Amino acid sequence: MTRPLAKPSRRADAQHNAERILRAAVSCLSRDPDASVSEIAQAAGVGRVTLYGHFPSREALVEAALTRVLAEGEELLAGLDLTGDPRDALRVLIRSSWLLIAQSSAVLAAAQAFLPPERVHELHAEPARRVDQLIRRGQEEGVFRADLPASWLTSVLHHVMKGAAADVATGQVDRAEAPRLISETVLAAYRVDG
Amino acid sequence: MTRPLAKPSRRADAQHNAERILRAAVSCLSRDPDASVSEIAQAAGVGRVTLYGHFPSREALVEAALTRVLAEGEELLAGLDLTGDPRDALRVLIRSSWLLIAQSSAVLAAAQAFLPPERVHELHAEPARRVDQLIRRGQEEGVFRADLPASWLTSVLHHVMKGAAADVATGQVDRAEAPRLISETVLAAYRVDG
DNA sequence: GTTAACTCATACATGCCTGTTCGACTTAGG
DNA sequence: CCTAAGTCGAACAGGCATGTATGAGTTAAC
Repeated sequence: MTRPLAKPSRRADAQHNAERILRAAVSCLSRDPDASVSEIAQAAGVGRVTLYGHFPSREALVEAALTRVLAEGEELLAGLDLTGDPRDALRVLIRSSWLLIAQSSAVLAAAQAFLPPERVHELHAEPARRVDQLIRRGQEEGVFRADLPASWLTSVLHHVMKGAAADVATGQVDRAEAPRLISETVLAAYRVDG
Repeated sequence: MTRPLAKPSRRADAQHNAERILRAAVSCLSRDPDASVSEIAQAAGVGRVTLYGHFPSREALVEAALTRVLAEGEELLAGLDLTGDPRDALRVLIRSSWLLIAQSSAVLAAAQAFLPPERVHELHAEPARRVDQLIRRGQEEGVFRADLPASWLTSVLHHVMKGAAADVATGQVDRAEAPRLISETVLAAYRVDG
């Protein structure tokens, strides 16, 4: 908050490598929450020792990866206009960020193995709030069903997105079709009236 | 098929311990697919060496646990009357076996780490077929939407059940309410008409 | 061009998990 | 009651992952 750049004096290639490591960590951890440091280093095209030069431990790396992917998500969500019809807003949200949210959830699962719950909550509270508020607004405006708790509707959205990501990974679902499948499914599940 | 009892001459307590181990394996593996042999043995109230006396390796144990939970699922599904209105049949299916199916999926995930894909398919083909056929019949009869592929609808059902199981584990959802949440959500998602 | 920063391979200590062996103990079953 | 089947703890070997140290080679930056 106070200082945007932690270490202004660092060689360009070092900064660049740190970026590649974080990107590789997000990618590997979203496929396997137990991915080893060696795997991540290899995926980043970097030696294992170099990785430890940037992050003191595996836990620190996972937390940094989580912070990064959540920050990306927050930035993306903040740039969206979610003020119109909640159904349209949800479609926009899904189309633009389903993959990022699914990845975030996976990395978050990896971090939950060692991170204290309050730290986890503090990290993903901001982006989660945006989704949650959209769903609650939809309920208040009467376009999303209110006979099920908002927390469950949120949970369903997350699980369907994660499921779609898993199906894309196994080849059961085409990546380009995923947003449509998710939107059609979730919006139908959210619709009012029995 | 030919012989219901593999080893008719075994001491009663040994057979009993094998049962407890399998039960513990299903329980532990559905919480953590990477659960260690020590954890499972401890959960079964048995020494680790005793466990190895019943199952030659961790992989064999996981496969046995998977076979068992899938057999339970198959038996349960076979005892259900799924011939009426597909919507009612799906409600019955969810109410009676959502937890078992969620556990099966989790154990299956643990087994997929080392089991060849054809073996996996061969193991859970039977119970999966029952669910899949119910969904396809619903589509053919026009009560389930057909604008999304049946494989996706099946996938959604599984992911929502697994998600509910996860939410129950974290305390976000009351176990007794889970079947209702799942049914209401999935049936709404399956409904025809835009 | 010189230097400090950075990278990397190798190697090592440590710890956890798997799978096995051994010997002593307990108990089911005739 | 006797015996074989079963259980158990301790201890060992092998493998894989984490984290650290070293030293030589590369490269960014001034």
